[in-house]
Amino acid sequence: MDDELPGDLAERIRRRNGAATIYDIAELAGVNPSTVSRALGKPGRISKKTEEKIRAAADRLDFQFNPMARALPTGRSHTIGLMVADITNPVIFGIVRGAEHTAAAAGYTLVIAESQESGEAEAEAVSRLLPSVDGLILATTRLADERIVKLAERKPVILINRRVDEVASVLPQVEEGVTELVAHLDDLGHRSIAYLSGPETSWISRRRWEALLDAAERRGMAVVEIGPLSPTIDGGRDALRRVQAARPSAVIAFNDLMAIGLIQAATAAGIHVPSDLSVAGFDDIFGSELIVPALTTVRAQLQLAGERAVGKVLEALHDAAEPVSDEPLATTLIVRGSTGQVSAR
Amino acid sequence: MDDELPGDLAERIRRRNGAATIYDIAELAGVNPSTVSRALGKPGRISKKTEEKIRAAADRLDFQFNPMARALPTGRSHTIGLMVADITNPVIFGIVRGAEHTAAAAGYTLVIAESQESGEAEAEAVSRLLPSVDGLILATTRLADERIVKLAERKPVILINRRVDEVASVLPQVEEGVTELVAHLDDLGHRSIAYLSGPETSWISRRRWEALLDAAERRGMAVVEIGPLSPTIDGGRDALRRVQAARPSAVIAFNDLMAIGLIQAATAAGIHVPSDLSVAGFDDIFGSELIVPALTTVRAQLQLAGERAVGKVLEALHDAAEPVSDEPLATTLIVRGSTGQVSAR
DNA sequence: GGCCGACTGGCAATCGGTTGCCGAATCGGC
DNA sequence: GCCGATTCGGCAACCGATTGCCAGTCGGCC
Repeated sequence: MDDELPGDLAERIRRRNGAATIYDIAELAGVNPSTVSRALGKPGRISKKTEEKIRAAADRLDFQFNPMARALPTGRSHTIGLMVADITNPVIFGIVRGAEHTAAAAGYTLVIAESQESGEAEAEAVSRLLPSVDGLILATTRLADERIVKLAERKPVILINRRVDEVASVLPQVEEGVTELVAHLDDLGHRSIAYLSGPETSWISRRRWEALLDAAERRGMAVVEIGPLSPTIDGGRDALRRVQAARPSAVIAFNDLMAIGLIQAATAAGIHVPSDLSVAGFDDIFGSELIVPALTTVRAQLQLAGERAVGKVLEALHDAAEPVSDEPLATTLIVRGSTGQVSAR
Repeated sequence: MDDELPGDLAERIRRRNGAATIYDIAELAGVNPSTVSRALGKPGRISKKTEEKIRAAADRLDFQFNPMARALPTGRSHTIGLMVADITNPVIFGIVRGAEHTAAAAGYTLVIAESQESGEAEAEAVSRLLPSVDGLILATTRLADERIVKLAERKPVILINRRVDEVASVLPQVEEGVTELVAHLDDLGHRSIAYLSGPETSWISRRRWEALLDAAERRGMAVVEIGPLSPTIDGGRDALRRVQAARPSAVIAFNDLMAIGLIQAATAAGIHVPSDLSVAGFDDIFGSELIVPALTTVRAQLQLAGERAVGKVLEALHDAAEPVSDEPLATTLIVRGSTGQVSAR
């Protein structure tokens, strides 16, 4: 292949670690660099013939655009940032996968940062990320509304599981899922429910609680909120004492992780799930069907959420193939073993 | 704050979406842009006094370096790529978290790409990623040795769970873990083991099998390999028939996901774990202690692996605080309920 | 008092692309 | 055969930093 390359060209490229530039191609093809840029970047702008010639030269040199050089004049890095609270929370997987794929399909790179559930860390990570991305997805953010609005003024920002006026978001159907779950518990004879709430700054935890209040009220059921708690297995575990004190017959946890923790703690304490206590969660994460009893939960379309979020970023960048739906993501009640008939006490 | 900014400056910055440049700072501080660059980038190079002045101006404008502009002359994007086979595999979490944190701590950004266990997709993702990262971490790569060597010639490449000559890697202690696990099974009276192997291209699956062969041979135990299989829950599930056909008393799966799948399938088929069949895995992922019976497994230090991998990239970039250990990562046998005394048949 | 070296800060080239503008060549139409 | 429109490709400025080189200043030392 490259045995015919002019010596100096070959030498230059070697020194650059094998990375060819449009100048190399221009030289090889005997055209101006700007022509190369156009041939490779604006199909049709250059005559068929020269384009061919340039493409051939580019192939020969194994050319790839230098993304940084490209980003400088255009201001587009072709990179999308995804902030998550906790990478090890399985809820994130689906989102990450969906986001990564649609991003990659559109030629975008996904950058992931973790805030460890800390607003501080999140703010810092976000400002570190912001200059280098074209858009930002905040999944389960703990940032204050004003901060988010400020961010959205600088770059496209998409929220997952959070609503802030004027900022685009991808949301699940909260009411539908909660209503269905409460109906299910009602059918099983439960009259008193405890809700394990997540962090105070979690918008979606608040929404679920409000929906639960509504649904319980409509059915004349008793509900109490226990929390705020850490949205983790440990958070669920630690809540057992307060759950016992409240004596509900069923518990709805803000997420599956907490539900799993509660089931573990209850089982360890000799409380049988579901005969002594029914437990349900949200998200249907990996692990929910592994635990015994398997967890009743409200499944969310996480991967789709990730896809839509990226889609909306692309839309905002005028880079989308087609408009992205604004419909809330449908949820599905998955009934498994952790909820059961209320026992006669 | 900015009520005293010269009008044209304020205007320029507004048009750039609030992002100030060193030129803006230079103008505000009455110095040359190069001086700003030095004041902010090379502590001590500029006099205390002017540096103060420049810092003040930078703060006033809320300045942040433009990473792309910075990357162009230096060739450094301050970005590290992490290729994983499957984001939804919990094994990845630990690695991602460890990698993300050490990267962030060093001022680097982590980019994650997924290959979906496909060599094709991986090769493509890698070449897409390569121009924009300073170094690349391949966790559980399916790429051929030569491809990897080629990559390593262009940018620092670190392998996790894979050895290729001349390429740096982060590896667990394979023999130790396998030996310990086999000893454990031997103690329980098992004389015949089946190994569920992962993808053919998985170096670590091969290594585990070889270590198993050795250990079993030393103890005069029978071993058979079943596979290659998909390294997923389904892969483990689908292996049940072949496991039954081989009639071992214990099964060691290439990873926990497969072990979990096998346990599920066995349980569904009325085979009791561990009294009819002992099952063990590797990695100790989230979910391993959730399943019933809880999984006996060889724990790997995943997060540490991620940290080390990033550390080694930084080392290769002469950007490391201190040298990174080359010691294989210690493994720990976690005995839980899925392995038990062999039953008298 | 003069010379040397250290310290500061400015000038300008450079990284690798993109793009507005312009002129030459080509084409179709009458 | 001429004219205006269109197509094609080159020129050069620009994106926002970094950095080698250089000149001016200053202090110290002989």
